Amino acid sequence: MPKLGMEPVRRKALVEAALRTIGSQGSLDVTMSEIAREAGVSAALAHHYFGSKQQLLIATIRTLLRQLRADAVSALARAATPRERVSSVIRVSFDADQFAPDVVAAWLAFYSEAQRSEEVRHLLVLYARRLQSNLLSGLTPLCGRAEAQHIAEGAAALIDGLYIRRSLRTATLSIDTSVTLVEDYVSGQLNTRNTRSPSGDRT
Amino acid sequence: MPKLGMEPVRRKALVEAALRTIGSQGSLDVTMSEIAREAGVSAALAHHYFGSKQQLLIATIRTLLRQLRADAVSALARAATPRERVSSVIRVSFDADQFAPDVVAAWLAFYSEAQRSEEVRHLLVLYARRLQSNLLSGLTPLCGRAEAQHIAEGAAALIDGLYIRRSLRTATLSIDTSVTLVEDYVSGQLNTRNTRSPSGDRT
DNA sequence: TATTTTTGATTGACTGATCAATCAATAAAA
DNA sequence: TTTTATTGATTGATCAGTCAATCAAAAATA
Repeated sequence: MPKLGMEPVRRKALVEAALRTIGSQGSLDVTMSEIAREAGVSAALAHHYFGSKQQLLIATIRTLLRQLRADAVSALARAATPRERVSSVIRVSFDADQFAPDVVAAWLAFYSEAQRSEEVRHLLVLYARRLQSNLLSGLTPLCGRAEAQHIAEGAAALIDGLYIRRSLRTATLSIDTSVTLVEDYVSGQLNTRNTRSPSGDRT
Repeated sequence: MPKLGMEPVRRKALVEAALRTIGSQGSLDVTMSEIAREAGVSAALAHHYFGSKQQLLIATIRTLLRQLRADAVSALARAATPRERVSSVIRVSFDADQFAPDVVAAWLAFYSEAQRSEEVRHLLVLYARRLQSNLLSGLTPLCGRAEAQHIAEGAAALIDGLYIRRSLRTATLSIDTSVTLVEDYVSGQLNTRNTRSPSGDRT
């Protein structure tokens, strides 16, 4: 069997298998055996390439983030106006791939794991920052930096919240409704906050 | 030692210990021994009273929800106008008790567990419905039922999202900022959506 | 009141199952 | 022959759940 150069192939297969297994089970409490079986190899091989379960998990999150970033970059590139940039970021967050129940369940599991693993937490903070920054790139030209910051925080939280709700699979939450909700939020804020005197919050 | 009537005392102590342990560890992967030790009894006793770990978890969530409902009811009672009702609901969601890092971490763990346990999922759906309904009681008199529905969905998701963000402990997210964000969202929506023709969403 | 019986409270010790991680062995390129 | 890929078998640790035994209050009885 040993064709050479299997390493990258196996790594990829294992990461994808991990994502599928975690997603379908909605938990990081999946065994290396399950993941390995899903990838069509033995558990020992998974250990051989990743050293530990934790490392495989980290690699899985990294892959998810890389995917997300790639999508965001290409979407932003297609946007002409600042307002369009905002809409792009919103839409990407709810792209079919990322919003699939499996993936959402996996995200939830990762957030939970972040409570225990500093490394996982760091990765999720990175994601949060990037989302924020992507939103800001469109919002700042439309209102003050301060206003933009405020709106971006709200929009980011709203997006995360819609993910959580989706994880409960309580029927009524399509992709379109989600996008509309965030869009309405941004529009509403841009509206009322532009027509008034731009006052900061009194924190 | 056997004073009679220990059962309710032990149950309460164990549930509180479970919440503390889960919260501080940020995961449901806590052992019965840890919980029992925290409550000052043996693991066997925890099993004696709750039958299984799962049952203890369920009881813990129930307690949390009961607390939340009590807070909401008393806050709503103090509100005079519809708009005040909305503010009450928002403020209760971010009350110091519920928004403490430990409790937030516990919530996150429960959401994750909901992926596996139908019973847990059911409880969380109940919570979501109640939040929604509480918001609606204030919003409906202020705009149409359809508009209110839309805004309530957004506000509820926003609240959940702010919880998640808080779980990452990424510094910048005080109670006041959170309240302000949701208040601004509601105000903004009430504003822009009232001045336009009240169009339903096309879901 | 004194003694016995019953019952709730409580635990240490044990069991069976699960799992991450290791390792020695095998097979096939190079 | 050296290196890479791969696995079955094994180990060591961890845990949920069980059980038989103990202890002391309370209730019943003498």
